[in-house]
Order: sequence, then C-alpha cells, then structure tokens
Amino acid sequence: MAEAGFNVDLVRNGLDGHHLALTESYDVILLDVRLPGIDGWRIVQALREAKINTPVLFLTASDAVDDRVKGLELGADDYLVKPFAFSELLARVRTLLRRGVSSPIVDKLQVADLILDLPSRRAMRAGKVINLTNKEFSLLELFLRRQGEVLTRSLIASQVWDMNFDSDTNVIDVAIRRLRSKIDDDFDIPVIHTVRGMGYKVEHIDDSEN
Amino acid sequence: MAEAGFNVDLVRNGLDGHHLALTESYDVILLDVRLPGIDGWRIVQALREAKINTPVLFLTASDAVDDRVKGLELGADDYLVKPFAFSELLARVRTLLRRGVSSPIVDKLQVADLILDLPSRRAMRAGKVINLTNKEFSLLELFLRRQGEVLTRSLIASQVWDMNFDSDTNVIDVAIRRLRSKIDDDFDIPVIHTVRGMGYKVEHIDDSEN
DNA sequence: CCTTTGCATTACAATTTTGTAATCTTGCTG
DNA sequence: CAGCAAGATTACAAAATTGTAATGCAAAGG
Repeated sequence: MAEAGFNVDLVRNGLDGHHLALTESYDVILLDVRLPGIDGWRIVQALREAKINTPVLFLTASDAVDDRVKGLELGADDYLVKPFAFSELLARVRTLLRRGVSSPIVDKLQVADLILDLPSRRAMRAGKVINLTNKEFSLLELFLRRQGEVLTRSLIASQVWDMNFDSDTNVIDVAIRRLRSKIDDDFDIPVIHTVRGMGYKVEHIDDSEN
Repeated sequence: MAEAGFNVDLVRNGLDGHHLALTESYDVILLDVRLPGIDGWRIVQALREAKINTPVLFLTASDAVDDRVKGLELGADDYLVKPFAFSELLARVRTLLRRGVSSPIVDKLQVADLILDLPSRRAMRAGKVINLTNKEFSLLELFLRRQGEVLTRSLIASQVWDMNFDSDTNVIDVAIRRLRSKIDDDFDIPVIHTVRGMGYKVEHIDDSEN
C-alpha cells in the first residue's frame, strides 16, 4: 500500500484498531473480519454508533459467505474476499476514496427489519439470512423499489415475468405466497399487504394501535 | 422536473435531441429509447463516439427487457423502467449528478467482446444476449474479476460453491463445460483457457499469430 | 510409442424452481 | 345471511438447474 502512495497505519489486533479509528482521522479503513481481540463487526458497529462514517472496506475469508452479509448489515461499505489480487485492493480503495461516504457501492433495500442485499442477492430479517430464488428476488426487489405503492398484477407481470398479464394464470399469486412464506410467515409483522381488487404492496405498517 | 429545481430542455423527437446534446452542455441527459425520428440507442452511441460523456439515464418500456442491456452496452449510465414514480426519477438524477461520470452506477465486466452486465445478471457476446444460471454467473463473474489469473479448482470451489475443494467430484469441470458451451462454443476465439495441472483462466488471447 | 494423468464430454439422476389447476377461505354486497 | 368474487393455499406436474459417474481424448514423461 505504501508503495502505491498511501499513508498506512497498521495494527494487528482489534482493540488497537478500534482505538485508533476513534481517535485518529482516516480516509478509508481496511478491516479484517477475523481479528484477534475484538471482531471486525463490532468495530464497524461501534464506529457507526459513534457517528464516524469513514468508508470501511471489509476483508472476509473465502469460505465465509455469511460474513459479508453481516458486515454490510452493520454498515461496511464494500467487501473483498480473500485471497485477492493486490491490484484489486488498490482499485477498490481508490473507488471508495472517490465516492466518499455519500454513495456506498453496496446497495441495500430495506423495509422494517427486512433487508435486501442486492450484491449478494439475499434477504435478511431479524438477523436471519434468507435465500431467495431468482423470481423471488426480482419480485421483492420490485416491491422494495416501489415501497408503499400498490402494484397491480399487470405491472408485476410486465416487470418480473416480462410478459403481458394473462388473467387466466395465477403465477403471481403463487409467487407472492412463496415469498410470504419466506419473509413474512415466520415473523410478527408482515410487510407484504394485499390490496383487494388492486394488487399488492410492501410497506412497514406499525401495528402499535393494537 | 422544473418544480424540483432543475433546468429542463424538452424535445419530442430524436433528431432535435441529438442536435441539442451535441451543441449545448448538460449535466444529465434523459432519454426515451423509443423515440420518433431516431432511436435512443443511436443517440447514446453518437454521443459516446463524439467523446461526450454526459451521464445518460435511459427510460425503457416495461415490456422490453433486452432494451436495457442494449442501452448499457452502448454506454448509458443507468436505466429506469416505465412506468416509474416521479420521486424515483428525481432520486436517480440526483445520484447521477453526484457521482458524475467517473463512477457509473452500472457495473459491467468485460473480456474481448464478451460483456457481463452485473445488474441484469446477463452476458452478451457479439451482440447476442446470453442468459446464465446463478452458478454460471458467479463462476464467470469470478473469472472476470480476476482476469488473466489462473484460478485453481480449490479457489473456485471456495468462491463459487462455498465449500472446500473435494478432489473426488468434478462439478467444477462440468460447470466450466456448461459455461463454455454458452460463451465460447459458438464463437471464434475462446476466452476460457485451461492451464493444465493448475486450473483455468479467462483472458483475451489474440490469435493473430496464426 | 506407450502409459499415465488431467481434462473433456456425455448421459443420467437428484434437486430445485417454476407454473398449473383445483379447492378452500375471506370479505364484500345485496 | 346467502352468494359471489378475489385471493390464499395446497398439491401436483413440468421444466430447469445442478451434481454424479462413466467414458473418451490428449498432452507430458518415461
């Protein structure tokens, strides 16, 4: 890194890193998830709680896919899977520097405690990782991008199935069922709502009036 | 748009727009693919050839999925599918303005004439759209991100299958076969290369010495 | 040039995803 | 409250994806 023209502070355990990150000011923080002392996740979490939003680039072990989702959920800005080419690391760091904190690379869509992580194509709810099929993913992505809007079957058909809606099929109803079984059935408040005669919408409706 | 604090020039046919885009200077260009006069693709293409890299936001019809890929390939920076909420349009425009041309939203990986479009999760080669399964996509993405590097089966297994490589399975070999059948078999120069005893790599090897 | 090893290829089986159709449930309207 | 319409749910079938295993082929080393 130093040869590439960056100033680098290197620490070998989590507690030291944590301390430095809180006291010094950095442009980018590189963080290995598996650290001695304190794990990487706690550091990001602590940083974000302390309102420090220096871009964080996560380094995760190759065999730990769930780590990425967890890191992103806690506020990391990008991740890099080991082993990686040094050139790629440099490229990512440069990108993070250029973009700043305003536009993270990682895209996430969220409603209530449900998070859809676009790059990994998976959902999380209440900390649980939920694997989605392609259709389920597209459907949920559509709903989350148009949160609060009621989407008609015809609109859904055109977006997710790339077809004109044909009223003598119930694919959409079934797809909704399947999605519900994954993201709503096991949880208290549902995010998918039926709007009778119109279609469906995804929204966080607080049921605190009960 | 004007109410949201932007200055807007509106034209209703392609030729006029084309002309304006070349003579005036804009921050963002909004382009409907299906225009009377000249189609949206030609405009982007012409702009890019004239080295004008004003961010272009494409508006595509809901039932024309292939349009998006085509637009991106020609150099559009983002797309929005009709019908869309006005608020979403505004959000996208703001994002494009903030990011500038340096870091397009759309991610593409490329080798030779093969393009992998990350958001749509599809490949294109020689203008043909190639649909990939999830495994095929991950595999190709890995190869393209580490272009030129020889990837061992063990590395591939850990990244794409999230498992430790087990030498008594040939899943990877078969997966390579399937990928080749889609992206190499029908074309003149292959991009997937076998490195005997090591693994595979993806690289554009010009066979002009023949 | 023969053998060995590594990869390619194919056929097949298991699994997963997706679509269809029938039946059940619920809420609305007269 | 009866009847209807819209949606929910379930079971099943079709299709696509993924993994396994057997066989074929070709390059490298003796």
